Amino acid sequence: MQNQQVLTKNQKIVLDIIEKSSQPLKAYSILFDVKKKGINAPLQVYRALDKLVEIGKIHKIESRNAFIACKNSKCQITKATVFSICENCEDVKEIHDHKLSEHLKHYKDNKGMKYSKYNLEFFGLCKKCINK
Amino acid sequence: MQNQQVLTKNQKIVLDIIEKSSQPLKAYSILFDVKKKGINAPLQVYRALDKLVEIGKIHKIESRNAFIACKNSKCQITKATVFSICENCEDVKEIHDHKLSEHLKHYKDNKGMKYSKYNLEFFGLCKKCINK
DNA sequence: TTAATTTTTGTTATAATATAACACTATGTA
DNA sequence: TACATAGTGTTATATTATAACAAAAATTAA
Ligand SMILES: [Zn+2]
Ligand SMILES: [Zn+2]
Ligand SMILES: [Zn+2]
Ligand SMILES: [Zn+2]
Repeated sequence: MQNQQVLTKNQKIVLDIIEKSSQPLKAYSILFDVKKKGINAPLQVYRALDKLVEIGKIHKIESRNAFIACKNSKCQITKATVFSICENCEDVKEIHDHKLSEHLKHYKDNKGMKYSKYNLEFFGLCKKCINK
Repeated sequence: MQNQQVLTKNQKIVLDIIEKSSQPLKAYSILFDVKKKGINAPLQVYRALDKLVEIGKIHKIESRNAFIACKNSKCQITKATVFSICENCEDVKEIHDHKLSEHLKHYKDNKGMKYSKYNLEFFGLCKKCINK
């Protein structure tokens, strides 16, 4: 039921904007874009974002305070994410690497703690930026 | 040279506060604490934090906007971090797992991007919080 | 040493990100 | 219907972080 959620008007509007962008969007830039659709206040955007993150339709890039759509239905279950971020051009991509995901999903530390979620952000230079 | 940096007065004051805490501190809580030592403005704290992160003395917990001291000299080289975060009591610990670090350090995706840095945050419940 | 350069500082102001509180409305369920 | 739950709209405010600028301190290069 969590995954086949019926979205509300505001949630749809916000998701739509994010899905149209290949790159992460910031909350206030989303707010600016949706003002013509009747969403006026930050809180309306943040509430929609919270819900969309919760149901796995979008992810938050923590180091950038920005939100990107998820194209992989599996993320909606795991809430475990891996991103690649170019430190020069800020290009962000979600990495779907089954082997890496499995490895992290089953990771146990020596403190008796078991993990249900993780967020991994890789930083470097993308192909374009390496070749200047 | 990067690692044996001589710290300035403000950097020392801020580092000192962070090292005395076992848990991550937020910038404005640090500011509150250092006011008696003559640091008056947010920017003075943020500048010290930036430098301390840069030289690897502290790490930023991105999902919490908070800063924690690093006890592992190796981090000062790699700038690659792994944290464990309890979602109930907010207890944060740095994970030093050589095998995991090596695995991530050498990770290559299929987009021709190679990574120099990463930040991994695991979320779950700590031992105490599992047993309520 | 002296002058040039870089880094750090102190300060004020402001930008950017995010939440509290409250009254109201829609939706689901018994 | 009545009750519970979730979402809305709004105003105000809290929290996190940076811009801009002038002055002081530390480094470097003649
Ligand atoms: Zn995803
Ligand atoms: Zn790039
Ligand atoms: Zn460390
Ligand atoms: Zn705990």
